[in-house]
Amino acid sequence: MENKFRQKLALTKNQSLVLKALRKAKQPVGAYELLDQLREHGLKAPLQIYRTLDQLIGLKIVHRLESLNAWTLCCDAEHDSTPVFAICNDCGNVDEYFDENLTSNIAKISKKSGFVADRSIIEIHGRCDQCEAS
Amino acid sequence: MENKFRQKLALTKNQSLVLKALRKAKQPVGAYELLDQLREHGLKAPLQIYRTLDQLIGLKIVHRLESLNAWTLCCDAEHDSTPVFAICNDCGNVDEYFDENLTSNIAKISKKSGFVADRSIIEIHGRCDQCEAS
DNA sequence: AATAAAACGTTATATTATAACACTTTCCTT
DNA sequence: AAGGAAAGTGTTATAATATAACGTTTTATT
Repeated sequence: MENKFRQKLALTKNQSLVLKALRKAKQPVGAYELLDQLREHGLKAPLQIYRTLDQLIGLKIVHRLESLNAWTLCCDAEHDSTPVFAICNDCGNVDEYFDENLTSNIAKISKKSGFVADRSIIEIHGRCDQCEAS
Repeated sequence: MENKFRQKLALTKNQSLVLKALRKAKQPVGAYELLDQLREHGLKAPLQIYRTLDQLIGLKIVHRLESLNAWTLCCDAEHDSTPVFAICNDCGNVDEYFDENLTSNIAKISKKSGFVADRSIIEIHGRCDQCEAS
């Protein structure tokens, strides 16, 4: 797939509304914040947002940041490996990385203990380059 | 320090109540669940639990599991490195690991991007050895 | 004993997420 | 195209998680 958003055509109305709002935000957004932004487009209830976010996660174009209770667009990269999020405490920016080594580290831990992993959450809090510099 | 719980003597009443409840649980416990268990000891309000949990995290004897909204005892090991939690979807058991490689990989990612890490969250969901076997 | 810092208690309220139910649309199969 | 399953939708109500704001008490230190 060259561009995952070519799937856009297949998105439902709610899905593309939420996706657009996330894209506009450039930072992780909470469910109720999304709801507020989408009221003018007819969405009225939290469940509409939560459901749509779940669908978008299923489509692998959105991630949930567990430590922020917020959602963000998946970066455009192809990946089977575990995303790593670097979350700046100051400016709120979040960068998504992929790291083969890290993914294999986790696999190794799993292997050693007989644990079969399903879904990995890696969220690093700190200060980003820019905020650190200023 | 040979045993982090030698600090126990220094714990306040609420701290040792919560700690005892966590120890008894053997699995991560939610704040309201803790509250329910500790009502008979006089605790009445959620805030009493949340505050105490924060204190225990400050003392490094309790961890919060972000993806579960729950808290668990820190394993007894000494560690400056990042804890990795393996969370079984089936039985709810959580194991805490430390992995030098993983910790250094995260440091590497940080270094590359100029990000200065503060606190790392690594939570792996899946099935544990035992549940996988059955 | 005086003081500052930490911990505590209490009420009210904010924030985040889901249950339950009925209806509609989409898409696949015959 | 008709029928039916599956996915998506809308709505109301409510559950679950977390914090604000305030004043008091305890603890540790001088």
